Amino acid sequence: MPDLLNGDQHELDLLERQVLAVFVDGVRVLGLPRSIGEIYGLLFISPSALALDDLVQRLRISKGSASQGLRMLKNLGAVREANGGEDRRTYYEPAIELKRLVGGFIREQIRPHLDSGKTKIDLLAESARSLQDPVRRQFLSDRMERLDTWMTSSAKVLPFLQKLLGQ
Amino acid sequence: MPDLLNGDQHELDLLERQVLAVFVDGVRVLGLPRSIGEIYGLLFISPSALALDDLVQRLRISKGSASQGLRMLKNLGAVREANGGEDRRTYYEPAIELKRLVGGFIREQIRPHLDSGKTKIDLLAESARSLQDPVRRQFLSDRMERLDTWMTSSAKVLPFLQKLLGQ
DNA sequence: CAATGAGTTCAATTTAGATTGAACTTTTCT
DNA sequence: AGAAAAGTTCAATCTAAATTGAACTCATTG
Repeated sequence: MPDLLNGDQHELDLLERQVLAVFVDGVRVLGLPRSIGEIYGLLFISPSALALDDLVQRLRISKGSASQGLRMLKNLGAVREANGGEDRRTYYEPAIELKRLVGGFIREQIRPHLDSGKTKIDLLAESARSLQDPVRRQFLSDRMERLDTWMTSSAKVLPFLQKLLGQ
Repeated sequence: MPDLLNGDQHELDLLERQVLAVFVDGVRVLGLPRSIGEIYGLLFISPSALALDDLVQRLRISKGSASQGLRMLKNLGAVREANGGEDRRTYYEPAIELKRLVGGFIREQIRPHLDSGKTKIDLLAESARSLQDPVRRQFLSDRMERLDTWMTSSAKVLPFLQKLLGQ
């Protein structure tokens, strides 16, 4: 049954391409690849859940890209498997609550960097404390402490961020 | 007068390279090029202000890179010209208050994207409202409104962010 | 005013990382 | 079991963005 009015299986129309462009822009700001923006964007404007193959056909990206993109989006909590697909394919739908999206991004992309950064800085502060030259030791120790303060402040702010964005 | 103890004109030592690596990591998370991290990082661990040529020599980057990097850092408010250099070169020192750094980043990198995004979405919402198919029209209009809500929430959160990070 | 030095610009090059696609594994169906 | 279809993996390729460097402008100095 060819459905001429519902765009689902067809090429993207102008409006759809423009919406996707906004998502591509958006994810680039977050340091994520364009395919992530395209995949999430297409799910966002699709009235029904889509399977990997739909993404490949409509976005004209490779299976590999679609597979990796979906995995990342799942990890971010930005996409979930829809329950009750007819055939044996897996269908995906987007999470559209900002709170959830921000939460996933913080958990996957920000926290890990903050944590590993803090660890490294603690080690560097230790090294700084054992420098010979007292002037240099004092100066670098001060700077390392400031770095530490940055990290701590940033970490403290994240829960507030999530709370404020929770509608 | 060759100063053997103060590292200023010499190669970076291990500790210095490790600190720079932390900054390079940090700016990559923010979507900024590595040279930005190196330049800011070196200024951050230097007890005195540095000129463009110091950056070129100690980081072994090109004049072009140093020049462009300094311009971006100035625009971000992350670096300022030190007053009272002896010779005719311009010396730079880092801004080390987190508040100022975050403020500059929001102003230069986040706000512009939010603003242009909001404009685009308003136009797309308009297009959606004039779609023929009433089901598609309703669905896409809902989605565009949600996008709009995301943008608005994000914009509202920024001032709080700055306030919370202002120590 | 020619020469020197600081800093900028941008076309050409390099590089990091995103994407591809062929080979593979897993699952389902007859 | 064998075939077909869904999805994954990763080395090879491609591309967007960062970096280079030569030519330039502008300011200073003997």
